[in-house]
Amino acid sequence: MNDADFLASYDPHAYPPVAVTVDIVAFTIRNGALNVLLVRRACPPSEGMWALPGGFVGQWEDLPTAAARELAEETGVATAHRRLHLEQLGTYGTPDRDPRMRVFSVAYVAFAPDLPDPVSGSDAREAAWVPMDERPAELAFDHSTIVADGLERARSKLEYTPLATKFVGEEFTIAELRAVYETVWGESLHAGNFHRKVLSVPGFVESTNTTTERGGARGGPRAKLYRAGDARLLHPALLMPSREETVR
Amino acid sequence: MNDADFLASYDPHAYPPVAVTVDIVAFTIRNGALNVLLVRRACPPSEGMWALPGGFVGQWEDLPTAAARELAEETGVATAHRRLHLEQLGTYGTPDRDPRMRVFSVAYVAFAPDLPDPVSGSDAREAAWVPMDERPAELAFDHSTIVADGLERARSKLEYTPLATKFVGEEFTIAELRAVYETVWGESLHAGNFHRKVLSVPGFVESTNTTTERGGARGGPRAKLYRAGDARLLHPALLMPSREETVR
DNA sequence: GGAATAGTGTCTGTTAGACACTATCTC
DNA sequence: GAGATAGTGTCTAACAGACACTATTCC
Repeated sequence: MNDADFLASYDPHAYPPVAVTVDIVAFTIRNGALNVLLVRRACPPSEGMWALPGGFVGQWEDLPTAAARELAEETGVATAHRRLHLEQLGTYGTPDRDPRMRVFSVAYVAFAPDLPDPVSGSDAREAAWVPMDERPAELAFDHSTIVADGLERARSKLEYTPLATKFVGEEFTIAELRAVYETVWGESLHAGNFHRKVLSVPGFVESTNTTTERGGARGGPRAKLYRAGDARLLHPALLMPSREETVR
Repeated sequence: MNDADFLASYDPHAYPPVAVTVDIVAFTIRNGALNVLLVRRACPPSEGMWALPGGFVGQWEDLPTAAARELAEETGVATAHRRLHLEQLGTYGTPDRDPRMRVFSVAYVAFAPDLPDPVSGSDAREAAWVPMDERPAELAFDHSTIVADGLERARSKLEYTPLATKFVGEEFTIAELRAVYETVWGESLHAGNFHRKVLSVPGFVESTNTTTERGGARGGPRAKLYRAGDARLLHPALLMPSREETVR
């Protein structure tokens, strides 16, 4: 039998129904804290519980496209937002994770600089940026696990990629970059050493030859401004100070 | 409406049919070369083409379970093979990647020490270990992309995890471990420096206080034997010599 | 004996991290 | 002026990589 004959006789409905969704763990930094985007579910199952934004993948839709669309619907951020980074996190498919049917969720992580307050989505769900350490202990489905995995991804990607530049504006100071690391890692870093280290990694940042308009709010000189460089990997990497303890 | 009422009225068949498969990129080292497990498709679509082992996820089956089952069916390796490492690689869902219907494939990577020749699977497909540099230029579906992604995963995981110990037997010499790195990275490493480095990473290997029965085939003293240690991350990491060139 | 290999010693340049210090700015 | 911050200098311990060397074993 050739492919054409085979396809003509193939009946997709003969198999038990499954569904594929995308869920997005969107991170941003607000008021010096790492925030995650959550929505309150407006319909069953788990009506009223907080959950990750997400939804079913359209029939002709690519996975990254679906993730960008769902995120845009929740945040009002244009799909082609310039400084948005979106990457696949993993797929969650435990048989009983959704009571409706067998649902596989392809999770994405998104990183963005301080975004506006989310608009209520088209399906009228309440949406909000929630500081990570104030997030509900229990989220719908297995979303707590997905958020934890997304955080771990963010923490480790800061080490060996220029991901931190996605959390700040087009132009930024080294101190702002350091604040990103300190916020996501939850540790304070030595300002002087961090400064020298960042500048020593080829392609991490490049100078704009400009400075901030004013010094720090509580004093200090004007800081030089940088923009993201062309490196895709940091070499040498910036390792978390607490890495050694998590090795075993 | 509460969850119970909602679920009673929910019809999964109302949505367009999609399917979820698992595909496995299984790596092993044979005759000093990195091999990948491929099967020749026995039925349409792409009948006769080489492809990754894999198949549809059972209705009550977990994703890792499905991956282990598919791999076992192709290789004859017991599902609970002691020294097999299996991890999720990513999900591939381009709308037209399978002509039958919308198919999402959750890819897994498997690493194992020299495995026996695969037995033909229950569905009578021909299966074989194929050296990576002799693999067909074109595989069925988007499997060439998946293999490339799997290789990249293997290469980078060698750097910062004890993955290499999954490619060797229960007890191994430092030279065997070095051969794994050289094979996967495709670069020769300095024997003396590698030796000292491996022993200096806490928890990477632990001594068995025994040596090989004989020296090397072409001379040399008996080598000490080691087994895998309890480290989950290598600190400091073993970086690929060519890392710097791939940074941009 | 000759050749190959296991494992160690030593040296150099680079890096991480600690500490100190100066210059600049806000209040 | 007081206090905070940006950015640099310097020192030490650790590390990567190059090279050399010894000891052991196979052929």
